[in-house]
Amino acid sequence: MRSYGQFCPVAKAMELLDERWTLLVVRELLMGSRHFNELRRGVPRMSPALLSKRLRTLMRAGLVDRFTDGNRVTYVLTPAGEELHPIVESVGRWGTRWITQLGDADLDPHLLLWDMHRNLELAAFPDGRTVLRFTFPDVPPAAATWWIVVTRDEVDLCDTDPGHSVDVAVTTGLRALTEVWRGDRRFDEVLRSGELLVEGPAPLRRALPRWLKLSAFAAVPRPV
Amino acid sequence: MRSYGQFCPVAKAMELLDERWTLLVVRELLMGSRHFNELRRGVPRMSPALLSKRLRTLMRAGLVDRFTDGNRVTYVLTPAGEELHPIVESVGRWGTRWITQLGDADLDPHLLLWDMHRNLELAAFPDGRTVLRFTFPDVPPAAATWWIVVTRDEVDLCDTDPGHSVDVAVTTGLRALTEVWRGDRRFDEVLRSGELLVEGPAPLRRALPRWLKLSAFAAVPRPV
DNA sequence: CAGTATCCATTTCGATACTG
DNA sequence: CAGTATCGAAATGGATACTG
Repeated sequence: MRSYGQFCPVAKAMELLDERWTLLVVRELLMGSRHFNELRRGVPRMSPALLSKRLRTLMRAGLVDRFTDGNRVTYVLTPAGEELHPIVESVGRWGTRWITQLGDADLDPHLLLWDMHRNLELAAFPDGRTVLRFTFPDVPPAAATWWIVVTRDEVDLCDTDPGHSVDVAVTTGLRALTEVWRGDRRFDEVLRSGELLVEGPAPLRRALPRWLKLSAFAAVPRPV
Repeated sequence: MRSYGQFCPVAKAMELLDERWTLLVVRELLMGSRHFNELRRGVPRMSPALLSKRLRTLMRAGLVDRFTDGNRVTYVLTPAGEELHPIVESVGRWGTRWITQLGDADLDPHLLLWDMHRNLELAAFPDGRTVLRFTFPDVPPAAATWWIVVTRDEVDLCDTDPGHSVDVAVTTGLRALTEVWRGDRRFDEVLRSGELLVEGPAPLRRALPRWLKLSAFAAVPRPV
């Protein structure tokens, strides 16, 4: 946290916030992650040592509190941390509008499914258990197939077959589904183009787009 | 500009924006600076090589355009760059509320006067020329005295005696005036406490607080 | 689960001087 | 005015393995 040597509040704030990964950790905390390994899933490319370091920096700066209950550790944003919401929001809106080029390295099936599985329209699911399977033919086999198991009171994301029968199977390019999630393309467009294939009983197939909510930034209007 | 390997728009935006100095350069551009050495005055601790590099990064990213007219070079924000305004705004508001500790290294008379001289309430000045002198007894002599010369159509900041007779002389601790500028303390408070001394004819002395506008963030409400 | 420890390649950037 | 050139010190952080 090198200083800029400026009294300007923008400079003082950025001394803290422009450190690599910091705002992404804050984003995860704002999204509701509260435990170390939960945060790690939101920033999978960050080493645990670095995450630990950033959390301590955030604590020193008074943005995060740390509570222990037995050996369970919980991180919570303070009011100062919660007030970063408008910043994360405006950064995300800006990024949505102006940084539209995604490299192949930006695509990540785990992260995509992690995001999607915690943004399902639960009320739209039928009673009982619903199993969705996602297959990405263009991804190395180890990360190519994912299951989301939805029951009344929980949603599980699995990278190994949970053993239940699959209700709806989605086969799609990783980029296509990522772009749908981001709101760059419409679900029915990639469906019609054949880039995304849905299998299963017709009523469930038709329900799928109502189950899947999009990123919080998907609705941001794009530049004309 | 290392990638985060995430498709999240916050991550994609921060790949660009979390590079050291970048948002301060943008802040200067948003404030209206358009030329290289003008920008340098707003980020005095940044080396010219690094400023040049950041400007090129911003150009590549499509946030800044560069025009040459003869050998006069002008940098202008594109629409994408202009739309960083809400980000700079929210970062500044947050910094104003939550990063209130200023180290001595954050104080800078040149930067303070540079900011103040371009935020004067020009309409409140008398006709003709008005000369303000600021003296900081706690600053090394080379940077301890500054003059602001206000005429109908321009405002000059000088670090050497411009030779005109001084209308209002201000003597103050650097920290006190900085905190007034930031809105952390009130002008009349530091005046009454004797931390700031004003000399000159009574009408001009009384007019001084109306001439000096405060930082754009001074009015941000502080946490209760 | 919640982190530490270690290690080094790579990057970054600050300082200073210089140029067309 | 608008930058380049150079250089070395510092730090950053990625990878990997390990621990209570």
